[in-house]
Amino acid sequence: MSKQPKYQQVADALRREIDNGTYGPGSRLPSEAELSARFDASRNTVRSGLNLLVSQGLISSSQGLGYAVRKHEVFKLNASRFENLNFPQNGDAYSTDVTSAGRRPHQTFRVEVTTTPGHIAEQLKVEPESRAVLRFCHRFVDDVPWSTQATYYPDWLVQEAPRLTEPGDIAEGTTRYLSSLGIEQVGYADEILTRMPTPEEARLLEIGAGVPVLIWTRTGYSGEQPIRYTITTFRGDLNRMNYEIGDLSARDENEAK
Amino acid sequence: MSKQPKYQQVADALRREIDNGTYGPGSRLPSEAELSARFDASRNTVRSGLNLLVSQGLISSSQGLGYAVRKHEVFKLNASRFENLNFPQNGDAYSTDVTSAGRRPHQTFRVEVTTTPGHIAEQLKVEPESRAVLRFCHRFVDDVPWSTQATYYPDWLVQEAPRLTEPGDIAEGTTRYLSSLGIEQVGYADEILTRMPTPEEARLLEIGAGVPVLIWTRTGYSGEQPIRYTITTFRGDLNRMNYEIGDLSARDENEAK
DNA sequence: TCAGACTTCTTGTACCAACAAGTTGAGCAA
DNA sequence: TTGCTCAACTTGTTGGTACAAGAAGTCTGA
Repeated sequence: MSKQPKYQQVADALRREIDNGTYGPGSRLPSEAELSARFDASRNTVRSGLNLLVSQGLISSSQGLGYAVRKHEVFKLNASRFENLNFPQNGDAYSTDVTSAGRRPHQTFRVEVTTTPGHIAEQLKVEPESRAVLRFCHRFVDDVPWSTQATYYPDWLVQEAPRLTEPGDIAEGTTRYLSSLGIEQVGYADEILTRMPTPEEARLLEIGAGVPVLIWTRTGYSGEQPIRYTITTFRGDLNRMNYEIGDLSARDENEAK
Repeated sequence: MSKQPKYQQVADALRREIDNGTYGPGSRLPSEAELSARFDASRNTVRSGLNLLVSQGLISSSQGLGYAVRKHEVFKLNASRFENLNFPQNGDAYSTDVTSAGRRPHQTFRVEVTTTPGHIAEQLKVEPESRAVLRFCHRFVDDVPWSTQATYYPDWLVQEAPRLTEPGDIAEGTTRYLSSLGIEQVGYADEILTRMPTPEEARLLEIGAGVPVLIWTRTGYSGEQPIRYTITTFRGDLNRMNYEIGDLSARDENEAK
């Protein structure tokens, strides 16, 4: 009959009950002691089962409070509208998106001149360890850490566009600033991947166990030349990325009605 | 000094050694007993530390063999070239991509007529629980499970395009088949998200602990009307998704040289 | 030589105990 | 009422033990 280990049975039973709504999002689970009695298992065995669900992102635990079913409140990001010449990308694309969703944006900003790590140099088609400007952004929504964004600009571009090294935001947006210097971003290549966070990422984004990160990189081109490389790291439990390609005008008109 | 719990110290130390190359990808870690001696900790404590790294996707364990550093062999998917009128999407887009990478593709295929779950009905703009055709695909690369793909077609479309219910591939591709009936896919909206796999997904994709899934959904439109909704679930450790937007012809010509 | 048993390594499961530490609410004192 | 202490809950950490089970090489007997 029960070939499965006991801690698996505990995890499966609890997952079923969460799925069917016995324990709704945000609600508390019975304590380890109660579950221990219910499943006739030791506290350690029950903990193994709970740990499984935690690492699967289904529940979370906090000392003194107990276990709770995780809530999923996702935020939709529009990646294809994010950055084009009509609506230049800058910090404000994020601010307006968040504000229009009725949330409160907050970000910290930092600029530094560094050497380019190998994999980034490759994207920017410059020598490894050569100079680059890094503009780094740590973003919050309603004081919850949301994402980090690091954009690298190659040194040759900084020579032409010195304001990139200015600390603080460039008011009109970097894309528009570069455009005013005759450097047009004509296209970009995006890459999206997912993995579990590094401890550093988990710290910055305050990610609990069992939550992956969504990593979005964008290489912007002006002609054949890469002019920027942006790495954005999102909390996987709070974000979805959207792309719209082709002619969706008929749909959008219909939506508006 | 050591405010951190001992199992954390174990995890941190091992992570450092993996990062700096002491243990390279695929190599075996010392056994629990050896680590127990090295860190002067009980086997349980060492196991806690190792478990942390497993659930973070850094290492994997197998009974009898020990712990090993996880290898990351990623496969790049091009989402923006995947499906357009010049290169209609069908099962072969996957096959050709895999073959051209020198790998061996394999897939199982299934067609069924079902009722539409609520969130899918919403995307297709049809009544919940109404009839729809589901074309389901389970894909492998070199016999390793790679992704699952489920595409839903609304009932009204199936009336016009009866071959959608045919079991087995449609040789010329569904997009081209629909096009031949005057139903052109003029645009699509993509959504990408990540989370930890459900037990069902973990089973189908043979995902170990600490590996998230990358979920890619695409709604295809013909005018204002959604004509298909595709959900593709990838193993997060093996896939990256690429989008190319705008004019990258200058870059591509440069690459070719 | 070869097949099978056996030993020895590994991790997996399950239990017990004890104390640390975070959270909450009851109850007491000013 | 207000503010504080403290008891009673919760999970977190660390130690121990025992046996199950998978993997791999050794040793033995045909």
